[in-house]
Amino acid sequence: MPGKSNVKACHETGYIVPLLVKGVLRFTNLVTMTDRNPLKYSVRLEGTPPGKAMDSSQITIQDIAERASVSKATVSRVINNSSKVLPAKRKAVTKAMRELGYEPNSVARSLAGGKSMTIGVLTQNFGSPYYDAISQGIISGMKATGYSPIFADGRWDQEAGVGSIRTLIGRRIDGLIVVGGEVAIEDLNSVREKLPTIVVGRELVGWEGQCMHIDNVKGGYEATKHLIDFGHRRIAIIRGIQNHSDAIQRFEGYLKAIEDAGIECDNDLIYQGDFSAQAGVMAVNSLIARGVHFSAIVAANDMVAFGARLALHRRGIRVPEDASIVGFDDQAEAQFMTPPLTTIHQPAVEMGVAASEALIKLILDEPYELPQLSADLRQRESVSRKY
Amino acid sequence: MPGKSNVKACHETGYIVPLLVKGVLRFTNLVTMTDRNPLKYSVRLEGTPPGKAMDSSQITIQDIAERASVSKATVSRVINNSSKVLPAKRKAVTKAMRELGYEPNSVARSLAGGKSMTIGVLTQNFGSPYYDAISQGIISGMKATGYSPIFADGRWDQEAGVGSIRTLIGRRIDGLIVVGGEVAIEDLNSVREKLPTIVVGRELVGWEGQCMHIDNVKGGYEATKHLIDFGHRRIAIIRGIQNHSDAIQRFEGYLKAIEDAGIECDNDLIYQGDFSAQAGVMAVNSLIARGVHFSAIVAANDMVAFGARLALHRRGIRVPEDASIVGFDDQAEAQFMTPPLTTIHQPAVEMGVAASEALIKLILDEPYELPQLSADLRQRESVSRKY
DNA sequence: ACCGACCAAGAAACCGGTTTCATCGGTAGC
DNA sequence: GCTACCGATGAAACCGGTTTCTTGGTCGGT
Repeated sequence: MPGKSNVKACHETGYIVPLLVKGVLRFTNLVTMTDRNPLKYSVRLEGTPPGKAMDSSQITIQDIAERASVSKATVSRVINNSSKVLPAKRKAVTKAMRELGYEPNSVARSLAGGKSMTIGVLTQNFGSPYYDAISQGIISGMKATGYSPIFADGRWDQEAGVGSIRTLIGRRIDGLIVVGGEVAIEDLNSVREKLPTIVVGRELVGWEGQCMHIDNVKGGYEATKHLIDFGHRRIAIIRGIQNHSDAIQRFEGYLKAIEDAGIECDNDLIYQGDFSAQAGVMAVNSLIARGVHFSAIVAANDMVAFGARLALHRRGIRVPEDASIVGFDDQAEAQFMTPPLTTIHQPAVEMGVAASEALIKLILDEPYELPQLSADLRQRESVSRKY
Repeated sequence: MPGKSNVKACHETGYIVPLLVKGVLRFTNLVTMTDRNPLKYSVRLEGTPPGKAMDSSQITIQDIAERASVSKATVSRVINNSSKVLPAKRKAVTKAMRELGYEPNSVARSLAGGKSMTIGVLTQNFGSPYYDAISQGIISGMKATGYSPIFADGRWDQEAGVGSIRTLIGRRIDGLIVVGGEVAIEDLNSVREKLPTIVVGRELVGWEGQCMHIDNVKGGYEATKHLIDFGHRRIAIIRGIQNHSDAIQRFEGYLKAIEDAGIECDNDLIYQGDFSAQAGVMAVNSLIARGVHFSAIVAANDMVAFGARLALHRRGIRVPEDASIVGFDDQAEAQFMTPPLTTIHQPAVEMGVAASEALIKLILDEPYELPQLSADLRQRESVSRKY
């Protein structure tokens, strides 16, 4: 332990000398290292402008304790404000921490304290605007709370998802946010028993209060209803990923709206796609190739709407004059489509924020409630009246 | 310590009894808990179907050691394959781990081993398609490497960025990826000294080999050159965020291309915007309000291009017949703009992947090299020939 | 002035791993 | 047949904190 002995050896010199602390060369004023010396020389760490010390990597609570002539326990108490400490000692500790640029080792802290201040986020869809927005919300909701999000990718695979959760648990996360995904409900149920968990963007039966999602059936209904209200009767729908619950529910909403309006459901108008723009293109091409007559399209999401809109453009079919489109999600680009896309707005960022806030309260055992966020129609210019 | 004493107390009973281990009620066969008992009853954890044990939360290496009648050290050696272990013992350990559904506590592991298997990602721009794509790349590049990304948001604020880095260091990250951002180079330099660091989407002098970025000057140049090649002379440019280096460099490229073509630079054609679609709208409005004549637009990025395209549409100016547009980034929506947007493609996802792969090699002290990714023009349909 | 209550603070145990070091049994070499 | 060596293994130290338990000192009450 070269650092320690070095400190001791030079202890009473009182001169500024190069000092080897924990293998790092620092220039410091040893006077301030003397135990009870009240002088207030400020110490500058090597290469570090004052107030920005960042090479705290190696300084431990033990170093602080020695420098402030107190025990580790007392330093810990000061840091966590966990019990009363005499003002004088507190001051000494604070000073020592400042001077050494101490940054607590949160790994050690996690191990000892049992809480990691880390929240696992299981996501499947990095790259999709909607899920990205949720993630963004989660990150910003966690800002300045002391918690950090750690991401794992379940890549739309049930096994991988479970594996990722196990890894996250191994990392001793304090809570888990599951964003969408395929992980089986039984697995999630068993996770929930031992870990505060919130699910976003997916509806799980029995999870009321821990499930941040919007009513996709209602969304699908409103999208369709809007077109019906504008006089459309031949409304095509481009469905999302086959077994994706959002896709299924939106389609349900579509069916219900059609039915409520007394329109007969025509299978020719239904295209099984996914959530990609390419699906939108292919859907329109297919519709036209099959000679299906339609005056409006309900798209599984905005990306699909973009694709559909382009395909229509290619055929010289004007939007909204010749064909109307309604999207779903209201991603950032939607209002800058030409024409701006009428779509179902999902408050994705807010959902993420709400989820992380709720989760933290759940962890802290505080009362919380998930806001009742809902999807609503943003009427823009991609729908026209049909007479 | 109810669990331990309970185990001790019942140690020689040899019957299946409910057992309180570490506060969790399990039904298990105590025979197998006896130190040298060779019986092979399989144990099923409460409520957990075999093969999917997920309540590993509380099982420690000590439990495995006892069950396999070996020492903690041996278990550790088996787990890490760090030194030779007799096949028989290895088997016993493996079996015990499987039966108990053991998942190592990576917090403890980090503390003891000095490596956290965690990589910090400092990002500023969650919500921007370009930076999201980079993050996505980082996440997928880290998949199955054993490393997990932990995100911190520097929210475009230098101080916050430094603070976030400190926090990340406190979490004992093994490496750091800085995505864009405003953090001062001096700070990054000092971070780099003690932590493997890679910067993505930003050029830093002196960081050759640790800096994953594309040549924005060249990108700006090519965008402009393309328009010039197509006969345009009055080329407007919508600049990005004032002090953003990407924005500055793209603008430089524009100037250079203009100059190389012998076109005089007209300040009226330069609009100081940011990277938002709204800026695109405002730029076009301003250009037209000021009566500035132009036949083409170079946009700071695709979002700006979308905005500009919409504003032109509103004025009845056709794209590309009346005005051409070139974007920058090639975000997913670009090829579904109407018309599909000609833009400078940035391999954002690949950049993220490359960055995380390089970082991991850097951590492992393996040789690595960052691929020389470059931005290239994707010619689509938003530019037409000007005669 | 004496005694009990109380409080601040230090010593030590603990969190769950990894790693060093010492030991022990076995084998090879002479 | 005895010793030197080797390799597997366990005991114990360690990582850097938190928390419990204990102690020594102060304060108030009688």
